[in-house]
Amino acid sequence: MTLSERYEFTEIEKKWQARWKEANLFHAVPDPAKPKFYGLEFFPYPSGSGLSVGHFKNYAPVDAFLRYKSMRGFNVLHPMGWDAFGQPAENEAIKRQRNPREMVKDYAANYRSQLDLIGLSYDWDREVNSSDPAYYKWTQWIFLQLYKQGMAYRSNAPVNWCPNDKTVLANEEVVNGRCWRCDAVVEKRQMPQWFFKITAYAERLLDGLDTIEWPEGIKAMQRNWIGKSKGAEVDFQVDGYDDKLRVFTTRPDTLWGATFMVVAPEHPIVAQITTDGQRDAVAAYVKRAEHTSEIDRAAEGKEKTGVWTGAYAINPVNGEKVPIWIADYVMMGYGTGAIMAVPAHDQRDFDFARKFGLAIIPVYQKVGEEMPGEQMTAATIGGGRAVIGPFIGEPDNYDTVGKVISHLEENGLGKGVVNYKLRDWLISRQRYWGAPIPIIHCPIHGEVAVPDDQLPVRLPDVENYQPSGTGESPLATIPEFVDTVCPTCGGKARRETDTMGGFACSSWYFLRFADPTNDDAAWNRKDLDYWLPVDMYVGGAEHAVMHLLYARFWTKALHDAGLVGFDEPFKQLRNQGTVLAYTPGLKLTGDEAGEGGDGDGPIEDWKALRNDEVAGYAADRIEYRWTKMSKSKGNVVTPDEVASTYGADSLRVYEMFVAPFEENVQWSEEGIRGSSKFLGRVWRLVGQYAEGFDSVAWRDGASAVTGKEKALRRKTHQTIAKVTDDLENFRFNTAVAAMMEWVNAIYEVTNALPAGTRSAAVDEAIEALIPVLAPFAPHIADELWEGIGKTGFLYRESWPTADPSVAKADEITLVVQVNGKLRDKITCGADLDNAALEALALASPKVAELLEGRAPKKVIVVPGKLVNVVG
RNA sequence: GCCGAAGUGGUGGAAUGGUAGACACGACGGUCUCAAAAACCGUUGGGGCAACCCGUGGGGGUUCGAGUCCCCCCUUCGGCACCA
Repeated sequence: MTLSERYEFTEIEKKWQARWKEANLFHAVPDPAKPKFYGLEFFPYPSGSGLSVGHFKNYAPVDAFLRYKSMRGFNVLHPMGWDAFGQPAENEAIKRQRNPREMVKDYAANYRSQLDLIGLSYDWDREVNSSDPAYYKWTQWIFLQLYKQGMAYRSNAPVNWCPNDKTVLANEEVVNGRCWRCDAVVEKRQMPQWFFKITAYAERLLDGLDTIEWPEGIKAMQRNWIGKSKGAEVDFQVDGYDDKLRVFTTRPDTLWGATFMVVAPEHPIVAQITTDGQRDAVAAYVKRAEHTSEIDRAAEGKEKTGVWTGAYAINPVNGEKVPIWIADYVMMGYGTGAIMAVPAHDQRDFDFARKFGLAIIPVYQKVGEEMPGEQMTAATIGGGRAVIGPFIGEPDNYDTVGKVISHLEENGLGKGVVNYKLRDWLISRQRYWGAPIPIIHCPIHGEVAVPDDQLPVRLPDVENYQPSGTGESPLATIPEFVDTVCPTCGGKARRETDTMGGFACSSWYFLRFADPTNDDAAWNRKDLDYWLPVDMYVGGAEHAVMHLLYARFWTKALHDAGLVGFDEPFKQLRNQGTVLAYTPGLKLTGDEAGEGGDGDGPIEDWKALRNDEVAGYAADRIEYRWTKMSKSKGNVVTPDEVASTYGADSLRVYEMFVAPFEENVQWSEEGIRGSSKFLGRVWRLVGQYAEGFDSVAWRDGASAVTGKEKALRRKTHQTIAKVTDDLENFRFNTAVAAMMEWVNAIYEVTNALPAGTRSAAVDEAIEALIPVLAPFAPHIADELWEGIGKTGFLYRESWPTADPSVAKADEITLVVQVNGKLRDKITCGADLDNAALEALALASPKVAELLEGRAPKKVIVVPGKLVNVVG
């Protein structure tokens, strides 16, 4: 067969996409005879802006990886779905005055066609949509499984409340403590809300990290997020009250230096113990703390603030009266919401004590450097020996902490405990566009689970789902939804009106793909056991702690309920980088950025502009920056336009070649020509030899080739090995570079060959090159494969194997260093031993010149590579 | 502020502690052409005629040898629990 002279990518890509679809090539069917491989990208929220070339920085390499896995003989599952519930969809639907249900369907259809455009290997028979009742029926069912295990509970928790819009705001909607729509100051409001008891799994979530192949950075973030620390709980009697104030401390050994206590402004004891004289100051402080974000509150370097409650507590180890303060650097959500302050050994306590003139008593002092607390300039952390209390002379270390904990326990003053930073997972949203929480509130029976046969609790189709004005979900305004009967007694009852946050939907979708259309169960065990767990999970590092921790928690809870047979959902994880676009923007002064102020401040912020807005501002106020692509910034480059100019395969190759998979890249089309040229070179190369291509003939002749052709055979086998290794390790960029080198090497041989002459080495290279290229550029590869007379899809073909004996080099370049600096290179045989290499190096005239007749002090030989002469 | 990741030519990037800059883009020069495009060939970190010297965000250190390991610092990016 002959191939056309020009590489007509548009026709080729259309042709093969149609053939793949016709053959239902990517439809996965369980096959116990084959090893399975489940590859998954985080399912996206299908936004109205559509996919950008940025998304393909993720999808193209993963697609190549999974096509490669298929060629390695795995039964590959590669599904896709839509994370369609949640705030972005709801807000967009309100803005466009559309029904979110229909809007999301349209957007998903658009995403799907864009994904197909570059030939991604999805099994579309498994498409799921989290906002589809057929899906969220099972989200609700899982909620109930957790509820029945005591893993879901209702409790009061604060929400951000905009008093002007009369609505609950997400953190994202609060900017500098103000509502992003109306600029009103945001308040905190307590509301009953639903939580999952993820803290019950803290220890297992830590342990499980040791069993999975995830990037170490992500594991470290999860460990720190869970934040396990060992310490003690100690009760301080409040002076003049029956109440005790319990603190958690990791340093009970410093109790003798506790000179005051600090409780969180939200702590319930505050109202009780505050003296009349301090009441106004405390109330004002509490009010102000409500408007400060936790990030600002926790900032270590910032100026400390706080107010004395007027009350005292008794330090249990020495009977001293210590004042009780409130300050926002203590969080209600961590530990007990109260701390004992040891200014001598904690910098935040030290700063606080200095600011408010509180006593500083060192517990540990370095020998010879003893000084009274008043002279200290900073807290001392670590080092020294105890100078007060019953442990005088003990060093500042874990052993002493342990001894002190035993001492506290023996004297009934406190006990050793393990504490976690991890907090329970708040799942309630006072929003319309989410899966309704399947609970009914009965005046007689309290909370009652919706029976399985009444699932799903359908989200009512309504015209208007604006906020209720009371802080409750918009569902509370819909009587047909709210009014129901108690499943236990049949009496009048009220439905829960909160919906679940989007993290619920995304905490189990990877399970649903095993059996996506099942209406009788969330999944059947046979298919689940075959496909799960996910072998390779790929997504952005922004999911490092929340989504990835929640999904692990649900999996463990489902495992304990006997519903799944594994307790870690994702065996391997990879994070892709993001693609940034060069975006014009407006430089803003401090005032304009919303910080307040009274004049022309310094430039403090920057706001993206669309290209058509740039002309409206003075040139010196415009600055370009690299930002994420998004429709609101008007900087989206769509894959559609790039694919129509260069072809889908060129786009795929470019996205893989441009940078390492995990790195962020600055989008530029300058480099895409390189990928396009590369595919053009492959096309012309194969075109020269397609006619009369004979797989049997080159095998007969291959072992006899010599010289440049032998070198090409070596390159062929080296490259197969290199690309294989790179794919396994997600090094797509160097895999493409290796293929480019290979093609350059093939051309070196063919250019030297008389026209029309065949070479076994060249034919061997071509027959390996096409399948090796297939995962990266599948359309052109299938076309070329057909062009050299093969039939079928490369997706089903087996991956070429490298012959190490052909790949082995017979000559090396020996690097000769003198004192670590490169001085000479010597070409020699690959199998010389160390003594021979050393002799060669010492014989080098360069070395002799630099040694000036001295004997070398030392000679270091790296076998097969390098000799360093130290002299 | 805390946790995590990253910083290498004009540009994207390559480099199990062992030749820094593979592979590309761009630029420059050339071949082909009436011309252009395409394609192909060559040069391309900085300095120096050269021998050589200098170079991987900054400063120290370990080592025969450091882009790579250790300590301190700077900058950028991601996350910080209601965006998901």
